[in-house]
Amino acid sequence: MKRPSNLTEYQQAVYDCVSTIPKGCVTTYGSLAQAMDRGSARSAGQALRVNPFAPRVPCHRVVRSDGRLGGFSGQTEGPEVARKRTLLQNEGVRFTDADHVHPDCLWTPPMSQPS
DNA sequence: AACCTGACGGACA
DNA sequence: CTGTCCGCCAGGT
Repeated sequence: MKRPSNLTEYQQAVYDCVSTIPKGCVTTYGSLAQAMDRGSARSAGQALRVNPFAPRVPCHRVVRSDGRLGGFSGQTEGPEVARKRTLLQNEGVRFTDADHVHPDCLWTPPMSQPS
């Protein structure tokens, strides 16, 4: 199995940061970018969209700032997104309704230190 | 190098 | 509350 090694520095940074999200918590695309002090919500999403380490890197723990789920496995709607919701629920993430995560489950990754 | 495309976000009507 | 607009920035053509 050829594991993709043609990753950009940015993608590595994103996957690395996402890997630190605790189980049962979620963070947002924007918070991710802020913590890394790199890119933007959009570019972070772009990196996750093509995430080759699908379940290993918990990209399902990254949601929109408005509490809605965002995409999963390349899709922004449909069964894949439904699966994202299921995964989160299994980890203990609670929802206010069908597609809004409970604000209490939000978690902010630590900021990278300004040297 | 120019142009286009988003798993986004915040402002505003 | 919803929908629209525009800025954002990495990647692929």
